[in-house]
Amino acid sequence: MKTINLTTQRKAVYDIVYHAEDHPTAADVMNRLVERGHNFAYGTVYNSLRYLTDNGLIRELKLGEAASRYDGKMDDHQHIVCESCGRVDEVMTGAPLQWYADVAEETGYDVHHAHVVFKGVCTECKNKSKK
Amino acid sequence: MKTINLTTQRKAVYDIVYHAEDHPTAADVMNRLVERGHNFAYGTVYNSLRYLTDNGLIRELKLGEAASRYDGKMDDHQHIVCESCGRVDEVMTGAPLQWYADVAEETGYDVHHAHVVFKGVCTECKNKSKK
DNA sequence: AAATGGATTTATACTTATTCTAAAATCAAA
DNA sequence: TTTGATTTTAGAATAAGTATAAATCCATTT
Repeated sequence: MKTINLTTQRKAVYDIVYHAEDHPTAADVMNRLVERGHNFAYGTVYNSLRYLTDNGLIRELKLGEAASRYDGKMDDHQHIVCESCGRVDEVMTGAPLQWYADVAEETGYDVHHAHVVFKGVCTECKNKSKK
Repeated sequence: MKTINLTTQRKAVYDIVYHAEDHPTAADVMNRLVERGHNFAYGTVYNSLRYLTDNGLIRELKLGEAASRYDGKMDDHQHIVCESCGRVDEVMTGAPLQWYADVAEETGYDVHHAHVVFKGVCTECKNKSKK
């Protein structure tokens, strides 16, 4: 059976992603590591993020920006991006199962999952623009 | 009123995206231009793709791969990517409106739209693996 | 037709995010 | 405690896309 080898570096990267309030990019993770006195190579941070992703400890988010973000929350959920300030929040309300069935019928695919990114305007930005 | 200025280069790029059977990347578009005897600068192709996107003539797709793809089909639809062979197909079945309402309630956002990428296995690949 | 000015294209340099590579360090087992 | 595998490191390399400045194009005015 395959065991998970959490080296010092991987553990430190995992801690940051797991305890993050936001959804940090690789560069964010790097900065936070430095803040905590670590000084790992860039390659190590990328390797660790991939290792953790491959082993199901964190998730990689591709939200249509240039850089991937990482998420330590592993239960099934989607994300919403504010078009005004860029913040990313979680969406727990799942898509109706019937929709997957409909898509499978339409396309002939075995539909495994849907990666959904909502776009909109967050409460704060709504208030700001209302002035 | 703003008019659309279709130069030779932009027209050639548009023709390729509009008539493509697939969803070409910028590099694909470049190659097809060369095949047709054009020899535009890379920057021009990127500029043209952006110009056409900004003016609502084509759509830019960010499907989680490194490179953006482009789509000349402008009616509202989503995409499904085969995890086995990478082909991209269109999905016309829309997400249920109630879901948007639920997400708006959950997050407090004004939800403008959802960008959905389905992942699954296409008919061909299913048959192949069945042997 | 020549001059003007704005938009566009070109060639090339640069940026950003990420991966690759080869050497060095670390670790685990025999 | 040598061997072998894995991991880390530093830095080079890559891919996709953007920025820049000069050259070109094009429509309009003189």
